[in-house]
Amino acid sequence: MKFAEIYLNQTNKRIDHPYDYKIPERFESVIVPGVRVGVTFGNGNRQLEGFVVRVKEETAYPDKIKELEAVIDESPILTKEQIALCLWMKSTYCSLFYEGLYHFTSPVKVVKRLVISEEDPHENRIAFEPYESTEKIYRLERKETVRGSVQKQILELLETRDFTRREICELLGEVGSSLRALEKKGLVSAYERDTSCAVTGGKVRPEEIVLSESGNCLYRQLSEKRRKGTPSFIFEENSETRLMLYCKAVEECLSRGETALMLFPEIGLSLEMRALLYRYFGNAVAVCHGKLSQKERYQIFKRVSCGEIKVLVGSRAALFMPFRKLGLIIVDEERDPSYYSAAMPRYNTITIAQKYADLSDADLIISDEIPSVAAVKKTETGEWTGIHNAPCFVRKKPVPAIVDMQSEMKSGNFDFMSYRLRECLEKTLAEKKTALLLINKRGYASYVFCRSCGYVEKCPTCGVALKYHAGGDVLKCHYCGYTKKRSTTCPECGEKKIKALGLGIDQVYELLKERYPDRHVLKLDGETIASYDDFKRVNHELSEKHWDIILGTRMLLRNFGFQNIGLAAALLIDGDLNHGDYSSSENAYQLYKRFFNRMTENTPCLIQTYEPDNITNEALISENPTDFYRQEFEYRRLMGYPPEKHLVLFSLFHADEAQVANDSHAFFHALKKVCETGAAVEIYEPFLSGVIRGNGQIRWKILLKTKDLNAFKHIIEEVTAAGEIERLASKVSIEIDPPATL
DNA sequence: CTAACAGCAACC
DNA sequence: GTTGCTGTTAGG
Repeated sequence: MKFAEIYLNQTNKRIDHPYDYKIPERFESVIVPGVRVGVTFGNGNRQLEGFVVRVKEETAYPDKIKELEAVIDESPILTKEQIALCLWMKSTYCSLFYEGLYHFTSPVKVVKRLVISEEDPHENRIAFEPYESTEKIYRLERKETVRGSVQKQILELLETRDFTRREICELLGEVGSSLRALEKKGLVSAYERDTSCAVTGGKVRPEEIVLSESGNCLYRQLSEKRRKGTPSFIFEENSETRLMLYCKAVEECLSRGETALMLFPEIGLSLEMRALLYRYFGNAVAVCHGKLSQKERYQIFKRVSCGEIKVLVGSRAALFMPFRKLGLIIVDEERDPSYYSAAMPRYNTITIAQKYADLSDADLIISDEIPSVAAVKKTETGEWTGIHNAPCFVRKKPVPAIVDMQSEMKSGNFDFMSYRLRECLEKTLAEKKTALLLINKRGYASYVFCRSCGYVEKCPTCGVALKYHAGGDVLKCHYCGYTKKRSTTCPECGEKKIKALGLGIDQVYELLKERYPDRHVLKLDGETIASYDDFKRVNHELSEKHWDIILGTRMLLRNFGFQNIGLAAALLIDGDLNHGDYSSSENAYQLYKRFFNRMTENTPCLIQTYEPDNITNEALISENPTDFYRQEFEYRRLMGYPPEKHLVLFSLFHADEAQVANDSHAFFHALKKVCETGAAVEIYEPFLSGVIRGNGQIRWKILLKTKDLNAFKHIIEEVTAAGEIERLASKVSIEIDPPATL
């Protein structure tokens, strides 16, 4: 007699635990962990979908047991590592089992409600329906010199392997007519294949991966130092060097007969990069990102599952594909915000990647141009292995100059441009070079400071800058909820000069056009560059046309082909220095450091600020990058922020205001009681955090700090075992070290 | 004595 | 979520 332990596809956390069902003999051969089944549940015998996590010989509920009614999948749709990850996610993020499972199964067709036949038991077996369609695939027949440059490109591409029409167009643009011409000439031929499981095959002639001297140096170090079970962090600024290094590591992984996963931020997957990967890995590589259609994701899912795809490259969506023999995970640009999930559960890709690597016994390589504070800390404590390049390969970078806007005002200049900036800008214009101006002003809440002495009001308990809410004209701490009325008098110098600061990009753009009417001023922000096509178009324009001034938000950090830069200036850094969360210094440092690092050593660089002594400004003009990290470690240690202590954020949701308030307080006391019994965990009073857009739910938050996540995990286990979470009507979620607690 | 109804635990 | 059990109570 065999029994299956299953989780139900439903949204009630009170029944979100495994239930045992008897496996009918006719199903015994197919019921294994990872298949979905149909069950009847409760007194009403409601028909529900379930997911098998375990098969066993005995059950603790022999008198209550029911039989499985139907089988949805002929074979498991998840690997055992993925199932383990699902369970781990549920316990870590306090999410529903199916919320976590959804990430892994979204490419698979979901059966909403099963039709269960009473007469014919065999009808109960519902096959897993693949998508059926065919696609045209192009193959190179022979190579000849052709006149058209597009045709030439197509031939070059097809030399590496066969491609679908869609792939060719994605890489080269709308080239349908050129393809047709080549087909007519007989240089290429087309054939049809089933897309559901089809792969673009053909002759594969992967190119040899040749590392630069610098890349070789890194690769040697990586081979020497990396250890199983310990992630490696690579300190390397040059994205091409990093990419080549990844390719080499992947090549080595494939040679061991294992598969590899390369993760990049959402916007980091350039077409040039894809083309390069096709050249190196031929048909073993595929690209997966959030914008793929359901059908395309399904294809990738199947092809990864059967081992046809050996290298998957993509954004965080790629992490949830069913790899076999996964040997290597690479995460590039570790700090990118697109690695943090917006949907429940709110996971960090790095955390999941690390867990996945552990479960699969795979290597993990992480890197970023400018490492995060947490990453540097981990390489220092040995939690991660740090890989540094030899000093001779590290490029010299420009050192920006600080312009004090306060003394500028004292000398009578109230303009957004300092005398120095004007001077530099005019010199740049006279030399017919381009000036890059960065202003990172976001549209919502800004911060408040004293125009006279630069004083910024901070939260008395949390030490982060209070954020200005124009609605109630109040200052609010986004951690603990501390709120105070905005006063216009400065507590530091007594002058009535406390003002909200807001210099937005649109405002600056108007001013610049007014001031330099016959100059070409280009604005680059989220509005002007909304899509990848916009990016390509603007990038093309940049090579064709001379721009005198390019004004942009952080958009400037995307890989635009800027040329002939005569000046790089941050118009006002202060909004980023005081952004209202503990990592605002780090974010500011990252943003501006990246901006200036892209300049050549001799490009004039300026930072305009009202706080010239701010430690982040000092770190930006320091030639020694470790200065910044030392300061941040100290600040985080004093205030108890990551990486010193972990932040754990509970959120409680419910449509009823009073219900969620009551639940929050009840839960807070339950948590507090457990926290007091031992482990070093600090817990803060619950606070209201607003209305969730869309479903109108009210959200309360409870913040907790701990040095030891394992100790915290025990607390959660204890609280869960006591039924404290199930008891609540409100939905509960856990976020660990969220990037910003806004 | 019974229909009606709210509160609540169980669902394997 | 849905169901059925339990205790309470108004109506007869």
